[in-house]
Amino acid sequence: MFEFKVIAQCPVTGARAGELITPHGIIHTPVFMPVGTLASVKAIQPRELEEINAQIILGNTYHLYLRPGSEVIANSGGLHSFMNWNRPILTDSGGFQVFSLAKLQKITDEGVLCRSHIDGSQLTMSPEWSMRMQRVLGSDIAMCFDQCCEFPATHEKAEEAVRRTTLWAERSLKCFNSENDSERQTLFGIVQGSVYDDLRLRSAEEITAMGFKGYAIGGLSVGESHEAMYHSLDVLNGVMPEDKPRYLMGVGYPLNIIEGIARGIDMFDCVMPTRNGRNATVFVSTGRLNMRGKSHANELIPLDSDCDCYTCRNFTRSYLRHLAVCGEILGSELFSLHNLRFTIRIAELARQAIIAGNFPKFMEDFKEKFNDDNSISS
RNA sequence: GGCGGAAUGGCCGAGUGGUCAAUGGCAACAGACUGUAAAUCUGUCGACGGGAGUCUACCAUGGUUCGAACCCAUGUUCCGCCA
Repeated sequence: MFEFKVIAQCPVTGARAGELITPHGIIHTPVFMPVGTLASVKAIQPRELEEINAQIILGNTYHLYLRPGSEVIANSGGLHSFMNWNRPILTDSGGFQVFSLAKLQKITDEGVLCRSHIDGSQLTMSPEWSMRMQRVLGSDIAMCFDQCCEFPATHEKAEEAVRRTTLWAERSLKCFNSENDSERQTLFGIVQGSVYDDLRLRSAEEITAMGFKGYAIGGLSVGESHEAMYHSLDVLNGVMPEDKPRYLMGVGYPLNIIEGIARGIDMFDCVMPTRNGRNATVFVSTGRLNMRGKSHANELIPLDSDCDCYTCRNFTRSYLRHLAVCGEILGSELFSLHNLRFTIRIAELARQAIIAGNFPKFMEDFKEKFNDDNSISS
């Protein structure tokens, strides 16, 4: 039970609006997916996620394997019922932890020999390990176990990651096909290649040849410039299958999402809305605000008067700044809620614009209004 | 009234003759955060100056010393204990 169709496309940019049918519901794309690594979107309740129209969320294989472990989740009948989330879930394979926990491990073609960041105990991550854990989790979309390499990486290093990612994709697919229930779950492939055009093209060719139901672009937003990211997306835009969903992993930042959509991306996920929210930085239509800043102490206006979220409908910046300065948990919650809604809404508005045929204008207006000099400048 | 102890930068608190504009912590202010080892991390934090540097500073005043936050004397205030 899995189907994707493009229902509208921007004739100028190629931006797509689509529908992704999954066992837990239809996802309207482009879509932003909140990250709920440990079966929890940090500081946000499931009912709030529904309220801000989160259509699908992420969980993480590595983290859920360590805690609570597959038995506890199996005992609850899978991740959906365990965390009381009845909409779609996508699980990351643990591949990203190959990158983010690099100091704790040794990588070979066989897999990743890793030490738990919790207690130092040893475990081996592999494509088969990941597929089996994701089967227990019961996510609607499972991801191949890949190798996300660091940035900057030499061509040689990046090539090794591409080769290994293909090898692991073959093993992921084989294991998935023989053990997982394709009625309940589907598997996406991941393209690597760092910022090297030849490697991106080679990885895309190798991965798409395997016939996955969707394709992710991994290994970006790891420190490269925005231009480099956009360039890689441009390179891939021409070779990714038109009839399959395209998922840009780990993005993100509002302008990156817009630019990604303009380059044919359908799905995004990122910790930025929730992490920045907990750290009191919010995204608004005019840019970015550090809500610990003294300049907001007496502002009796919402974070963003254009936003329809609970935070913006009910609280002043003055109060929110107070919560931020005092480190009150409520501040983390309200900021995270706003940032998620703001980010989700970007995708919603982009979708509307694509369908209405005015995506280029939407993009232009958004970029003109959104000023962020301090950001990771391109 | 007697005896003992203490006074350090916005606050708490180290330092007990030179390497002290003075360790730490807190507060304050600023910045970072992109498939989450993050309710985390980084920076600034006496004044002036772009900087070199200059000035003012460890309760007050006086003294010892080449040199004092640090030693001595007196005073002030605070805290104990005894009458």
